Amino acid sequence: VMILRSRFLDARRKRRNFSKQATEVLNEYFYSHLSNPYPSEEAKEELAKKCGITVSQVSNWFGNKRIRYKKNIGKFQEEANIYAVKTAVSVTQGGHSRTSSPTPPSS
Amino acid sequence: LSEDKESACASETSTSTAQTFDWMKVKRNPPKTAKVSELGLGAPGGLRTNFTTRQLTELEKEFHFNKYLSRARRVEIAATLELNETQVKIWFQNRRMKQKKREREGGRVPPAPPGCL
DNA sequence: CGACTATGATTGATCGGCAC
DNA sequence: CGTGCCGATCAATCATAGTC
Repeated sequence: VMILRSRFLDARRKRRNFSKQATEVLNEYFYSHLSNPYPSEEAKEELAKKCGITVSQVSNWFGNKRIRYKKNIGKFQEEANIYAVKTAVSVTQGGHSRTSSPTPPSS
Repeated sequence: LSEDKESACASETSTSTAQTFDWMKVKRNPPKTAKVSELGLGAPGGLRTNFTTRQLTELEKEFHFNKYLSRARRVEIAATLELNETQVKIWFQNRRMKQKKREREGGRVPPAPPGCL
């Protein structure tokens, strides 16, 4: 009953955190679509490309983010303020607003 | 036409604090692996049953034999592994999706773990 | 160096939609 | 009208990476 833990350490063993930049991109999308953080398959592919990760990883990221966010909204308020505020996309539409430069956290 | 409105409850102090959209309220029904009314059974209710290695092994074996199960086969396996037909059915469905996902992305990265780094 | 937290992945099971 | 499947997601958990 306990030694079942083995599971041969599946594959999830060696996990690598995504690059800070990838996380930036994902968070930006998440918070700018907070009203409906469910990227379409196409959006996922685009995000995956931008982040240099797979579509599945993008799905995992959003899945985890959504669940963890609603589990404790307060804990993410800070982050929300940081990333949100820019493209406040409501829902309904896939416009492209490229008006601002979205990535220069570096000084 | 009609614009969808994600219900946005109001209760924020003032600033641009995000509201509570309905996706945050989504709650799934608790897993009822056994049955809803527990007909006198200490069966696990509302728990994510953990399959044993034996069950997974058998399931996996059967999967390689057939990607899809026939009703008869399902009953058989369910009985053998002491699982509900539904659980066996669901396992196969999840397994199929899993495989599809692997194919879809399992492009490269095959072997190459031996003397890596 | 150990305790605790953040995070990516896995997976049994649910939800809505669709075909039979 | 019921049932199985698909595709996406949920929700709990595992195991590890990172922080203090």
